[in-house]
Amino acid sequence: MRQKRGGRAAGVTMEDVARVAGVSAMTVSRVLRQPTLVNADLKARVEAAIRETGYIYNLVASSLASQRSGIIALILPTVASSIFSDSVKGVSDVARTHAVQMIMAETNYAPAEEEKVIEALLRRRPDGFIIVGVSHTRATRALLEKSGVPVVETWDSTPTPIDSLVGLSNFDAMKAMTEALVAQGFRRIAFVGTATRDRRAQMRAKGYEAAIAEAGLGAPLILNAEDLTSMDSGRVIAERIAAMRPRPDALLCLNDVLAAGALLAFQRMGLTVPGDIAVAGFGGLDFSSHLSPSLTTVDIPRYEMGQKAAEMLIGRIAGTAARGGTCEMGFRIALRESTGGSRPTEAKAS
Amino acid sequence: MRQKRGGRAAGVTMEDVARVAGVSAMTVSRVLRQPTLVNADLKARVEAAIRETGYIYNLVASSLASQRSGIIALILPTVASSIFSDSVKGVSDVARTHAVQMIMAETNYAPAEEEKVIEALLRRRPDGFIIVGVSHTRATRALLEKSGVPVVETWDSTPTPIDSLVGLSNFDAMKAMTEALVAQGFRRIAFVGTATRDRRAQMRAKGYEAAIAEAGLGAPLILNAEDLTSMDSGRVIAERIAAMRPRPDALLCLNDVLAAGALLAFQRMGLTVPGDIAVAGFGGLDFSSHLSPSLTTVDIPRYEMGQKAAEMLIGRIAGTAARGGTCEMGFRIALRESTGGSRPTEAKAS
DNA sequence: ATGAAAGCGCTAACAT
DNA sequence: ATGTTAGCGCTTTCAT
Repeated sequence: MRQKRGGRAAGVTMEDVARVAGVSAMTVSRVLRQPTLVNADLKARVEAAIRETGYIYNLVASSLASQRSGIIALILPTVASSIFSDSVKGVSDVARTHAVQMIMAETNYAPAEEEKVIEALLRRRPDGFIIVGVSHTRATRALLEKSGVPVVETWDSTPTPIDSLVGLSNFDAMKAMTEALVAQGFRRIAFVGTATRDRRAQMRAKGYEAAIAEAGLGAPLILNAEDLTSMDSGRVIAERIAAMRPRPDALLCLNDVLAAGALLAFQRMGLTVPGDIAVAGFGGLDFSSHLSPSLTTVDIPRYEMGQKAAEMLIGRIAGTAARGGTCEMGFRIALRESTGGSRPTEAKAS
Repeated sequence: MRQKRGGRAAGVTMEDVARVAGVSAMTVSRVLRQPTLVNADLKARVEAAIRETGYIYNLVASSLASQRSGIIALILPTVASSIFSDSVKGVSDVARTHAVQMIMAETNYAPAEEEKVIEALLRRRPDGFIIVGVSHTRATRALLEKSGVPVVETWDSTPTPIDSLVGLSNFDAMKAMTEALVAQGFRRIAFVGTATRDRRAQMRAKGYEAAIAEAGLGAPLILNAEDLTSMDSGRVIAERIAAMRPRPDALLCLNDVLAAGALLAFQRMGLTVPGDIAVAGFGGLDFSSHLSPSLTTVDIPRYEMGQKAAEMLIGRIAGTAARGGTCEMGFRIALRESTGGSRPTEAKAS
């Protein structure tokens, strides 16, 4: 503790530790960062001095001097949803084993907001970005490219990622789900989408439309949910569906949250699932299998996508992975009770 | 862009912007931080130079020079659970309006891990901490006190917070819930707790025990869940409960996730809720009201706790709030269908 | 209202 | 194996 020009009391610095241990600051730094390079008893003396002084390493100074922050930035549509929490955990677990910290920001599914938060995070000089989605404003893309920071995009697919990609084909997955429903015998399959321009949502809607067209089932029937992440939105849709004549025989939802909201709402109205109407979701969230009837869904490897993205990013940061790396994740159609169970149909992976 | 000693290309700096604008770096800094202090046309020139060069402010350097990181640290038991996500959002929303960023870490409900993550985060020199829980190791408390960083603890209550507190009485809340069940006429009320030493969980268990004792209902009946945050854990408990003879007439759970898991499992086994057994939870999570039957729960102001904690912390950081500030949040017993609804009930029998 | 000098606490590069 | 020097890119303080 010393007095500064400004009169503020400062904390213990590396210099203080060095003085106590009778070495130079560089030796303290080495003990902390490359302990094998220093003599055992010097090391012990430094470690004792650290304990004695209560020194806490300053990563702000370290980041400035080394030009590496040890932070990776995670950009999500929303942080308050179970949809992404497993991916976050996947990233977080990998980050921890590499001693890097994670900083998150949410875009509320809006590219313009994404641009803002990425710009804000860039000020912290993160060593890399993991971004959910591949659809960005021109400015966002330019910003990231100019910054030279490694980027891994995920939860969607594209032939032209900014840098690297952990991909998921929302189109293929929702098309496969729709085809599975057709194979189960459903003929009037309605889809719950969104009016927002969220690319993952749009690709899923297109996958549904493609399957409907290929099956020759007539015009697709799409309803838009207000809020993609609330069960209440699912309930609202269910009420609209229930009032339709003729009523659809199956309701396919953009995600499991909406599907669960719809399923429970149907039951509350006295409709049986799947007897009166079948329900299917997307995401494979934990609670889906606990519902009664259990929810048919597209199971996607959320945790693994987070892990994989973090591993790729850390490889890019370390320079061991090349730019342009791509890895496509599969999905699995989990047919459960809400669509009449899992008579042996194909379980597709890609 | 310039060449450094090491030969690495560096980004645009404030100095570069200053040169382009024909001013000193200090003026650029002022334009960015206290724009009213600088002459309008100088300001315009600087802003043009910023745009022209694509300058991105460096918060790492700023943090080091100003001794303020603009980061607040959030310590949670777990990040991958809906239980805390609304509180996170509350903190995040307030943080954003004050242009501070948030960095999170999880403790997995373990004080020893909490100590580790707090030490790790302290290295980033956050301007303040928000910590879920009031139970910490001696070392954690000493560390935080020595660091002098403002701390707001939340989601639990104590007369001796480290610094400031946004309190919630888990004891009172669970006692009130138990009393409500007794008032509804339930007599064999089982409780799902945990074997871990998580203080909030323990206080809830104690609240239950106190109410059971006061009602003269005999010995409390406590089962421990493996995992506090999975519905599957609730299912396992439900199976054990269903096999008991005589069977409890109500099951009160530590949180809504366990309660939902149990409720759905009972239904799957063919038991009716609340006819065969009533179920109640804790937390007031969004999906509770959507279940069928809707789940009786203790509704707590999760988002508001996050908001309030962030506001207090920012006040402490700015120096406008004094140390030792405390604010106690309330709770609300939400009687719903899973315990027979909210008909006005008679006073409890003894 | 603007600028110059002197750090903030660390690490890269070089020297021994 | 350890130390010295010169920054990293800002902000604080003081001077003008």
